[in-house]
Amino acid sequence: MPVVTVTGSVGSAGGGKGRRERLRAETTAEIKKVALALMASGGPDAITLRAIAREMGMTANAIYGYFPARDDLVTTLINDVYTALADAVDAAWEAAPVTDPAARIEAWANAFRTWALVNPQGFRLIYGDPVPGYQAPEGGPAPDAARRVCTGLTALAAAAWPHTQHLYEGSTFDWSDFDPGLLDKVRPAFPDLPPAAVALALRMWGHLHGLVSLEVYGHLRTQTTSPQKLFLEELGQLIKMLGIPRGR
Amino acid sequence: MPVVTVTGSVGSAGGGKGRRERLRAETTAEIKKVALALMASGGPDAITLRAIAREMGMTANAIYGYFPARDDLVTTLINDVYTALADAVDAAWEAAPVTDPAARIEAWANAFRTWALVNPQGFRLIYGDPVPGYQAPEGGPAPDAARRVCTGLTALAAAAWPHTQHLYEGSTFDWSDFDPGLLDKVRPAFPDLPPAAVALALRMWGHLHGLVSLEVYGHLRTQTTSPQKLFLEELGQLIKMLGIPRGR
DNA sequence: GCAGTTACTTCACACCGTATAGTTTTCGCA
DNA sequence: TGCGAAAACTATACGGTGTGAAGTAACTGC
Repeated sequence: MPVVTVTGSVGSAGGGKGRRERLRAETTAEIKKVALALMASGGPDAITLRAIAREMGMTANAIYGYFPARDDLVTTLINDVYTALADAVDAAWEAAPVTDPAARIEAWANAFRTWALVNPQGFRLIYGDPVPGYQAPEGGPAPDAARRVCTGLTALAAAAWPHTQHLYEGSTFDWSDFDPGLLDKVRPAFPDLPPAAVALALRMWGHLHGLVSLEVYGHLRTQTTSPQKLFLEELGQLIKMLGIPRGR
Repeated sequence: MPVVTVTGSVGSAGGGKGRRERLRAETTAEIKKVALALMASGGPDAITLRAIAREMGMTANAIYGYFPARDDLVTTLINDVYTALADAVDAAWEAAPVTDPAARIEAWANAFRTWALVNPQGFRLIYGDPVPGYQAPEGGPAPDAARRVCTGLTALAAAAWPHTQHLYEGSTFDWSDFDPGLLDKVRPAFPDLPPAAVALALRMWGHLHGLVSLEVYGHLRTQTTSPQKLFLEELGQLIKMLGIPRGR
């Protein structure tokens, strides 16, 4: 199962920018790699500068040469992990046939849940309170990856829209109800889509995020013995609600 | 707006169990009160024994006379806060007319979201990664309150079930798919309810939790400018999906 | 070959939970 | 009323955390 890989990997051939910068890039990558490994084994709390440095045979303060503060490292990690999640759901979406919108929704959603269950600590890092005193930067720690997820969801909603739009007759949604940055991505890709369809996409996000989040944080474990079944039921009802005809 | 109150409040008339125990109960209540105040202003991270003690003019170690460890204090706080949440949604549910299931759903859901927006730190404490290294006890930190929330949701689903059950024809849900502890509460209260209705209740939980959680953690802020509108849309579509006839 | 930049270490400080030992206050009972 | 026990609390200490200031060693470009 492909977990999270580090951007700007440790591979040898740096862009010929000189030995110094290549070493620097490699060390940066190793810091991130070690941090992700610590997170995978001990949760986001385990991401501490001292533990990373210990693992690398360095002093904690050495890391300050690569990241101005711990929060910047965490922000970078969130970006990497969120990007990996976006990659996973995008890949699953693309692998399903364009002619079968229901299958694409199922592929997207199952990839989302599977990724979360395989990388629960990554999910907590992205969507929960990550490390102790972390303060996310203005505009969120990983705006691009979040946009990709939302755009992907909007693609799902767009494919379903011909069958679903009758549910949104008399909708009061307006373009001004959404963030311009999101619309910049969405409106060019789907010129005919009304604002209500974007609301539908966000609602779908809420549905899936809610169940997966309850499961990852263990709140479902004390209620149901088969969250998988519950999730599949959710998917079935979602597709039924959207009115998408099944089969190819 | 009623925030969280401490159980066993600081009021004077203790049960006549002697001055010693009364003082002890008062101190315990004050510890919790101060901890909740710290949480409200600085987030769950701010709940530190030393900060509490500082605020109370004590030493941090004095708290060990009241709670065996920090995690036990946190567990108690989660219990109190979760109970306050359950009280809030239950009260809203009861205030709506029994004859209008849609209104009861709206009341429950709006109370849930409102409580979360008024007490975002409490929401994080209950549903997120609370304080740094916190380990929840076996069976969850607040099993009773969680049960109450689920039972309340099941009551909503039960009221809607006559209109909704046709969506669950051919459902494969079985009583063994759910936790016995939940069923002990639910089946006596709603003897005619099939397992699929409990699944519906958990799905509704997921839908509401997902949107509220995304909003509380700020993931919605970068996508939509009016999460309130989105939530109300969710409610409208939920009731439409459930097939409940509107009006009185 | 040497000056300057970079990488890194050392020391320090304030904060955290918590274990141990010691001190003070209070209660129950003869 | 006085005294022994228990309870409440403090003092000290240890290892953990992020981070700032200062110092040292290595590498790079001229």
